[in-house]
Amino acid sequence: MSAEPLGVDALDTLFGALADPTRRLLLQRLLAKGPATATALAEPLPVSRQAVVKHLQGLAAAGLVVAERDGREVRFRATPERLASAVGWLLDAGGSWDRRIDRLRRR
Amino acid sequence: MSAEPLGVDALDTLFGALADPTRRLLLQRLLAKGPATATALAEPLPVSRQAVVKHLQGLAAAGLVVAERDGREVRFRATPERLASAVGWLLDAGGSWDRRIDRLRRR
DNA sequence: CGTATATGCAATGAAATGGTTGCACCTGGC
DNA sequence: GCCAGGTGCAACCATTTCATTGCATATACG
Repeated sequence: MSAEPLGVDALDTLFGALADPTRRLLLQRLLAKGPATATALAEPLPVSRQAVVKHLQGLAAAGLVVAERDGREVRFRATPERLASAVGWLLDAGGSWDRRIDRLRRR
Repeated sequence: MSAEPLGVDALDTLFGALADPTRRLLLQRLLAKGPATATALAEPLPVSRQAVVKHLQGLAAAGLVVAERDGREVRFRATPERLASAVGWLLDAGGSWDRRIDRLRRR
């Protein structure tokens, strides 16, 4: 039910993916406005399409997005389950030290 | 009240700090067993004291620990407020897409 | 068919990261 | 005073990361 705990490597990849501002932006964009192609996502950004593709691959490796082919294009879709896993780790690590964490933890 | 939102750079540093297994281990160790010196923290680990020092500085830069001098030693203490900030970002980004996130979010 | 658009792959390069070692510098205690 | 233990600093090295560019491939469509 609750997000099952991830291995050490998965956590590396997950937090690593979230550590980059461009990747966070892409993820938020996908979460907020739905699936999009690398080309479309790159358009408003100050970096090349290839850079965006690599970032999306990073997000995919972390399980935060999936690539879905549709004819000639590839549409990336956010899969937020892993965000819950990240939250799970943070709450678990944080224990009851912080009032805010404690409040969140208690549901 | 709630953990105030961090800037983009702060999020980079925060998630970046969490992206390394040794740093997560150190953080968990400090959270679970209380403050300790770099030398003591390095002892059971397969890396040098200097490596641990650098990791602790990374955690300190992220606001996850603070260094407190006590005579000839420096004791590092975990400060979990930033964990709440990370959780805040994740919940905010996740929106209502995932049932688990949604549940947490509705607290 | 032919062309325009979207994607894929590879080489390259600059900078950041994670780790090491060696040595200098405090500070507490005999 | 002297010595040992804990820190701090700097140089150095290997690897990874972020971004670029150029070109190849594939597919939609008139």
